[in-house]
Amino acid sequence: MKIYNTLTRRVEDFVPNEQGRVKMYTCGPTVYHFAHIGNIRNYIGHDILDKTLRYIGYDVLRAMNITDVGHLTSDSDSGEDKMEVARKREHKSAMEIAKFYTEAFFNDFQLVNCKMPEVVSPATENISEYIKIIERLLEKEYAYISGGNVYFDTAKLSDYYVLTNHQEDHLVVGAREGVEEDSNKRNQADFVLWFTTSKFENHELLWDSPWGLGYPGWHIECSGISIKYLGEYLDIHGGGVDNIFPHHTNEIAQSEAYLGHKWCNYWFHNEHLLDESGKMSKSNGAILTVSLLKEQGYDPLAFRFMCLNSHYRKQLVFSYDALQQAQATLKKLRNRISSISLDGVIDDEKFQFYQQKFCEELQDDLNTANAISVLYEVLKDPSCNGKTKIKLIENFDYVLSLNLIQEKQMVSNEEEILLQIERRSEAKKNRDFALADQIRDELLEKGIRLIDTREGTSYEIIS
RNA sequence: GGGGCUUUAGCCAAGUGGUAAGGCGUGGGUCUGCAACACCCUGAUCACCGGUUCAAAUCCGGUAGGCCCCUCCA
Repeated sequence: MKIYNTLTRRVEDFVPNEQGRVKMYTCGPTVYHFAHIGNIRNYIGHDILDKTLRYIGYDVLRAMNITDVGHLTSDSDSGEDKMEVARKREHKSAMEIAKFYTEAFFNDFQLVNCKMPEVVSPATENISEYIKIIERLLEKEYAYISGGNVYFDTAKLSDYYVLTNHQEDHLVVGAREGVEEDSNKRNQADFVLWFTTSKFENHELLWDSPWGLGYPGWHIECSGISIKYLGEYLDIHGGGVDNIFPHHTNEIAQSEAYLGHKWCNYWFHNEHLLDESGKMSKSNGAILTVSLLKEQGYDPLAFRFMCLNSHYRKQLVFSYDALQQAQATLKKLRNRISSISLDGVIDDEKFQFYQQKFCEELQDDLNTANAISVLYEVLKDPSCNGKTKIKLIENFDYVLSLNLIQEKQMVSNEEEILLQIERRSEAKKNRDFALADQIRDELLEKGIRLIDTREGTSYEIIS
């Protein structure tokens, strides 16, 4: 399998630490607000990676965090914790906020058929792990205490900017508006490992620590959770491209300083979903979620399909037009699949031929768009029988997860429908088209669409 | 100021040196009482300029546009 590695900026052969086994970590959601469809695109990318690895035979152990504390509006000491902001906004407790948005997140996550990672762990449940790591970093003098907080000392590393081409003196402090420099830091790039209450009031979530009552910095949670559940050697760590710096850069710094050896070999990053105005953002007013799309009458899997038709490392511009198109395509695809008759016996040779082709596309840095083309090739192949086609589609859908094979929807009043169809056929025979059309319209209102074919009339249920 | 990505038909999009996959849509047609469905047919020389090469969408240089990161972010 070939995969792009941000660490080397190249597409590389994937070789796990342990043969046949992959340990993978996904940076999970912040739960101070809803996850928008751009966030979800990232998880779809991870889902495809996870499933592809399994599909080609790896035993995958995957972990994901839930950021329910420590994510500040700014990484400097002056930033407010986002959970605290939400708490004030919604007049709820921090844990209520976290619970509400975590549930909302997983609801959307599953609406687009993302598989749950083996381990999902909230930041607040692993505090002792962070403390253990921070204590060790202090012992090893990779960390220092200043102004009541514990900071990581980036000057102790020979190569802090491993993930980027950044050069220290070219970085602009406050390139973004509203960024303040923290005067407690020794170096510009240093980051907080543990905050104490010294500069904060009213922070609801506080834990006892050797440095006083406080709470963890943002970056430490991912290192802590990953090392706790996946061990000292990680194969793949991923997230959105915006995490490359500083989040993942800092994770590498603290994890490797703590462990004393290389931590993770492959860094997997998804490009952003944009809208007409640019990058989607949680802090940017209206949040478009998968649930909202569903309420608007779209199939959440049409959104997944739209993402898979593109490449995870390419920016994708979201538009309702594109979504509609994806939905129409997916519907046609499903219709086509449902009309395949189950004739013949499984043709092993054909099966293996197409399965391998499909596999090759996925193994080429997750080329899902081409993998979908293989699906069309299967559908169009006149020398491939129905049973084999269905088996292949089932097989592909393990990774694609588009519910390509739709179960025949059952209706309670089937007899009634068949009776109406019979009545309409009679009317047509008598050239009473007004009555025939009336019956058709009545059924349509009930969500039943008639399909006239040469063999007779059948129906489909439209939602 | 620094770093990086990107530009292929109306739209989504594949393609990384040998004369442009696939899908949606459009238009035409078959079928049909009509409609829907289905099926068939239908389109681009790859932002622009220059270079390397027998050969470039694919490599190199430049120009223009879009986007992202540089301590909130997936």
